[in-house]
Amino acid sequence: MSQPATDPAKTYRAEDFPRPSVTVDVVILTLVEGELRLLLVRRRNWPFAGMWAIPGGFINMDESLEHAALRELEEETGVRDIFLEQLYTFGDPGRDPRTRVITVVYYALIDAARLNVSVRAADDAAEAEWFPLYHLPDLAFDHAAIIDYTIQRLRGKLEYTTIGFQLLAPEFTLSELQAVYEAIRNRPLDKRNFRRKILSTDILEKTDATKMEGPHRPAQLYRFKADAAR
Amino acid sequence: MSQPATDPAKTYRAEDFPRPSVTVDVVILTLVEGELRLLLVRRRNWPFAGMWAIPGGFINMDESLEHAALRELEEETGVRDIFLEQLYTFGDPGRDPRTRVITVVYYALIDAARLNVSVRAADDAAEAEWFPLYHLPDLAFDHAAIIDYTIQRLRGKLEYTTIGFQLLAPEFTLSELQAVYEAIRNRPLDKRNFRRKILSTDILEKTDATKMEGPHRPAQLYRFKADAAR
DNA sequence: TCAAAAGTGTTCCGAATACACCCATGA
DNA sequence: TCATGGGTGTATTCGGAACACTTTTGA
Repeated sequence: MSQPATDPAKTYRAEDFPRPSVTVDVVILTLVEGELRLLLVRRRNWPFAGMWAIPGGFINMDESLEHAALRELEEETGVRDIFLEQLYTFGDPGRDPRTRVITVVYYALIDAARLNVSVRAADDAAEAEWFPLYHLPDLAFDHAAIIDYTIQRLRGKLEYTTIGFQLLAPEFTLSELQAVYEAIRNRPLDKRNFRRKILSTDILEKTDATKMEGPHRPAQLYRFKADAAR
Repeated sequence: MSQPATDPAKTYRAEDFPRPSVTVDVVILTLVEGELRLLLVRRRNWPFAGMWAIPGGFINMDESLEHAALRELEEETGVRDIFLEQLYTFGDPGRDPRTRVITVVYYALIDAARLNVSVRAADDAAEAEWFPLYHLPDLAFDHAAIIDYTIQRLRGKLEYTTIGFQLLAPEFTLSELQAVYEAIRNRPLDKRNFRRKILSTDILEKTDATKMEGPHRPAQLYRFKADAAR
């Protein structure tokens, strides 16, 4: 009604309107010992000083949202080429007591093996730590809700996409893959049924290698077929 | 790396960072004669003057994103209490040649019967028109991609939610409901299978009314059970 | 009586589930 | 030889897909 910007018939300039701050936050997940873990940073300043938060930062004016998220991700983990997908945009007034902040949230899945060497190598100024996803400390802002939403999204996408593979190395055993599914769904799966279902989709192929680890039969290693996304 | 905002250890103020413009755009869909239709407004100014675009506007500093979308929706359709859901946030630099504009896109589904009286009553300054979703004119900005994305989302959600009902009046026939599903999926469904499947979910109940329309057998009217969302 | 949409059942097939034992290895 | 995780098959149940005729109404 009285919002000038909503009437395309009028001449207006974007500069005439107040502009909120826009940040990108990233929910970064990995899988260690069959358990999903989430990277959090401890806040040093008001508001929520001392509390944990998901990493994030302001976007630059000349970069895409996804680029800002990738940049954030690399700063926190030291790793490039990580699976990343937009989750949701949170922008309630008051979610940040400082000023109006709209945050575009992404989530990232990363193979834990890629983290071992370089975690936090690029930036040791902030305290960062991996927490078990299902046992988190109190979180700043609306970050608890953001993480809940991420879990719901992950569970949904697990059913009809190959998103689960993003938590694994390029070659993996079927037991490792099953552990991914169990960690995301947070309940056990039947081994025979799981294998039959995965193999029937015809997206995996055996490598000529096996994985020997511990005093038991070696496991067949698989990889994605060439056409599968990675 | 050199992004100060990404380091929570440093003191910073949101005001120190450049702020993009943020808009909310709304993909507004309805169903008329078994066909999905989309509301577009014609642009009068540069850029894309004369082309059609989905309605949108700037957010106010003290309203939520959803509130901005509802406001926009009411301005365009004159109707309140419409189903609305966030779709995705588009923010590539260069998507708007004027300045950096990030748009949070929502989509809305509305029963066509609620539109008959009041369409455009609230605002006759801009030229607005309903187009068949599968036969659209050339669109401004990245709006064609936004609409494609909406269709994909709708098709996905149709399978595991009750989203389809949002295009219908509170009481409806099973044929009308089937028409919704067929329009979104853009292909026909078997009548017997459709009815069995819908009724087996146990979310509908018969009303004590029927709908008589045309020279044929009247149709049973159904409504949602009390616990179903609407 | 005709045209038009409403309403109704059965068969078939593939996917999901439940369930238990042998295999290969290192210690 | 034992402990450990890898690897395999069958029977049952459930849901999805294919398919055609009768019913009720207004014209």
